Amino acid sequence: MSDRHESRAGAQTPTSFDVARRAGVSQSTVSLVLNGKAAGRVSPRTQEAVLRVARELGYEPSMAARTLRLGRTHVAALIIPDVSNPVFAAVLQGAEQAARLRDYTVVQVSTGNDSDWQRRIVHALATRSIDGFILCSLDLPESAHLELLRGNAVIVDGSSPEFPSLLLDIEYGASAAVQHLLSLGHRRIAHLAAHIPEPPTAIFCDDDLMAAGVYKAARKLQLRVPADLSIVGFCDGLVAQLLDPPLTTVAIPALALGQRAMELLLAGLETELPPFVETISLDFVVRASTALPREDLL
Amino acid sequence: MSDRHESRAGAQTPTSFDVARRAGVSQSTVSLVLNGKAAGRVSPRTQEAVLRVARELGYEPSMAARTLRLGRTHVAALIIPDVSNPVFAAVLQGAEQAARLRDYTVVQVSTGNDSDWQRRIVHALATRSIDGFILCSLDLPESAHLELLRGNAVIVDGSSPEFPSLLLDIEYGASAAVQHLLSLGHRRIAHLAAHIPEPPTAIFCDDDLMAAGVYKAARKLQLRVPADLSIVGFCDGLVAQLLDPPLTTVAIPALALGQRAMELLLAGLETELPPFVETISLDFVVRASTALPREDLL
DNA sequence: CTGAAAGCGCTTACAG
DNA sequence: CTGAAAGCGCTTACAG
Repeated sequence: MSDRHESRAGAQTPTSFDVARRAGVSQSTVSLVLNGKAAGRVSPRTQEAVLRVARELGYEPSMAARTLRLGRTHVAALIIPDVSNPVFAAVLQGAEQAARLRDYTVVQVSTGNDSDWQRRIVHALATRSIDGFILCSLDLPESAHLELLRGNAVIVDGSSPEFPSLLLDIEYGASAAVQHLLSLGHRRIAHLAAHIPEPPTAIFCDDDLMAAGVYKAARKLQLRVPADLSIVGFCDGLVAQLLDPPLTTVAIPALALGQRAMELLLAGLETELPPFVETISLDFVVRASTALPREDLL
Repeated sequence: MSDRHESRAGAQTPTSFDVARRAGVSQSTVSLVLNGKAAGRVSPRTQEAVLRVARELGYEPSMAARTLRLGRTHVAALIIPDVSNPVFAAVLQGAEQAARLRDYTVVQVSTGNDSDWQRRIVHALATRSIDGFILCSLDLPESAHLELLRGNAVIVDGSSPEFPSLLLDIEYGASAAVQHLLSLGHRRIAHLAAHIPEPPTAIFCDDDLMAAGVYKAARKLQLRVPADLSIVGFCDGLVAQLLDPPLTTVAIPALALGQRAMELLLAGLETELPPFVETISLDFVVRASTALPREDLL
């Protein structure tokens, strides 16, 4: 059957066969060279020729053919609740770094207002469009999907009895922050949105961005940071260092988190990993937004 | 060669061949039935049987195989500068509606801080991972990429001599807004961020969200909307109607825009469309945030 | 109404 | 060092 699919005249993209013919070698040789498996199997001269022709023709291998042959798309998805939170950008970056080492591509998908995201990822898996998922700060998969997802998903910021999970040690981070403030001598510490009867000498925010808001409010109230008010954040994103003075904060190791999650995911795709929960400890980063409380305020 | 690729024992997903065997029919019949091309070609009894077995087995066709055979992924990408702007969510929704009719899936990609996005989409095209792109509110493709992108991209909110383009008639929208305010009797109209010597009786904002900010500021200054201050927005997103009073605004027909762009893209994938610029007119929606100016302020 | 077969573009064991 | 061939899982003309 010779039904060639030229979607439109001319646009024909070259195949490895075209490269082979023009370089005067076989298709196998082209594949070997382009996949870096030619070492000691193809002469340097031939390798060069193949590479040159491939470039001349602008050859790129067909993902579909590669996927069909290999049984893997080499695409992993990072699923997050909300793109606007910069911590996820860092997780993505880490995931991409780890993915690149294994020749994987990462796509970021925000569940946003899509309540049906679980069904969508299960479908992507069933049609073999995506090899695996990192579920970041999301609800755990419903039991109906467990079977299909098993071995193809990793949980970040959560703990599941079904999947490899990375659990943030929030408690530790929070207590480190409080300890720090207590050791400086603070006794009236506000946890953001938690009411305390007297005006605080220190505020512990659940997020760096909230802390930024507190900076602004403090400025308006003519309070100096940290002289009049100590502030501690949570996350250690870019803002933390941009604030003036730089923010003391609990650091979420987002980059490392993304890397680790991707490593586990890709490892699990090869040999199924038993589920386990790995606790990720948070660092406490002391910068200039915390100091001794003013004596007259004690 | 019998190198079957069972990524992991057990996980074996069923193929159309499995469905065929179990239903006691051929692979062709399965394909016909599952693609809705069985009308008058396969007996109802057989159709039912195939459908039932497919469901039992949880069969989903392999995207890679389908793509390889068809020469199309049936995936289109909506490229936007920034996910946080809700107008793009509406464009996406429109694009998805139009895509569904033609059996296409839409992926949303934010260029965010990725300066290399053009190269990435060209690569996706070259590897035949994605069939086409809608470039929304972005810089036009560099000339180096024109050749490859031709016939596979549509521009939204811009005009290009190389691609089908949908251009928003911003001027018309703005002048409609100003006319409206003038006809109400306003003479001191502020365009947001444009300084005017005296306090305005009306403000025309470039975006509904800015308008929301003006509402807040007005409230703080004890100015009533619209009695003391008329406000006009731009976009007509969800907020416009949620504001109190509901916002008079220039409406970007985001849903229709997404639909139209996808229609053009998919049509162009079949038969190359010549480039052209289609001007999209904006509606002006009068709600309750504009009224006659207070006489004492004139 | 149904099936056998070709071919999409790759990768990789195998043979030389 | 290199090539011929099989097969991944589909869809679709073609033959009956």
